Amino acid sequence: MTGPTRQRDERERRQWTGDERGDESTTDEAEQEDTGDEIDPEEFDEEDLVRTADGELMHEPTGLIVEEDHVDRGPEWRAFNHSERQSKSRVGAPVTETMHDKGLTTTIDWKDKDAYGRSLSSEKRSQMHRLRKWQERIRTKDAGERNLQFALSEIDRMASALGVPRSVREVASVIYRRALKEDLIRGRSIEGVATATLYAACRKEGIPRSLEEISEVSRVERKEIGRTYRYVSQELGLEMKPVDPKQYVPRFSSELELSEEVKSKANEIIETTAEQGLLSGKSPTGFAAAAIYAASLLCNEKKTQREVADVAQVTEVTIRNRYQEQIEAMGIHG
DNA sequence: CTCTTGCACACATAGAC
DNA sequence: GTCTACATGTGCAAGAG
Repeated sequence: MTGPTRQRDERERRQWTGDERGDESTTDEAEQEDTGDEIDPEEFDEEDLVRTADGELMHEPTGLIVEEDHVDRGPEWRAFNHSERQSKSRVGAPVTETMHDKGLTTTIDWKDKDAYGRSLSSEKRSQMHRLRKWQERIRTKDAGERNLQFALSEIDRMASALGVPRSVREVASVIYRRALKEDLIRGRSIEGVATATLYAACRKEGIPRSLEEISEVSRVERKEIGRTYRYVSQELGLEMKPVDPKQYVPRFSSELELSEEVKSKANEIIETTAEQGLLSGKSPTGFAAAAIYAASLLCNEKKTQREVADVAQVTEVTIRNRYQEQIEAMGIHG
């Protein structure tokens, strides 16, 4: 080691930490302005511009909104004490988009009092009790439905991006429904669980995608997917078998444009070395990558470690280590 | 130059405690 | 919870072709 200094923090980590998922810090203060689209009204002929009923400036021929006026300047009245505020205010509870009813539902109070603060008769009390129960049921059922709907659309989106068959999406949504039923989502992000179930479904269907590949189409980082996956598969007793490295061989090989000969050679290497226990505890992708690399050398279709590492999304180091072990176990020399 | 090999160290995870 | 062992990843240096 001759390096005098060791700069460990220069490692570049692209983590968009401020992504929108699970952002609970939204303030309920009125958003004062929206500097979103900047369309210059000068670009249009003034006679084509009309003011709509909503106060937006619209370009008539195209229907393009040139200027929106949605600045909230607050109440147009001023109030100086509580009673003035009470009498002048025309507004109710703030609305939110995060609930299907925008938070405008009437809720039934838990107190057994009427609007004047009087106690209710026992008959009314039990009626209220029933109503309350049903309201809660309907509300939570609805929330669950929306949760499911969002999760399923995410699964669909990611599955398309990965190019996995429909059967995988079916399996993923079945697993997700089970997770939802078992209340495993609580305390976890919907996206996280959705991604984890997709990962599990890929493995179950025998067309595994690595955590790395999955995380590329998900908004959830690899670590969390892995964590959530382990939790879900344990809780649901999914009994996942370890991934067979051979399942990666066809895909990686064709990406590298390798012949059938190399594929079968790689499979042979995997089988033989796995029998000798070399696979235990190793990453299946790395194992497959090393076998493919070795096979490519043996068949005179040499790919570099770098090339194989790229498609398998492991590092050259891992390929080196596995490959050394494999050729030793196979009794092949260089 | 590229590719391979080897090494030290950082980091994550699983299992023991 | 912490500690430890292990695998993988990063970064570097040096040799081969």
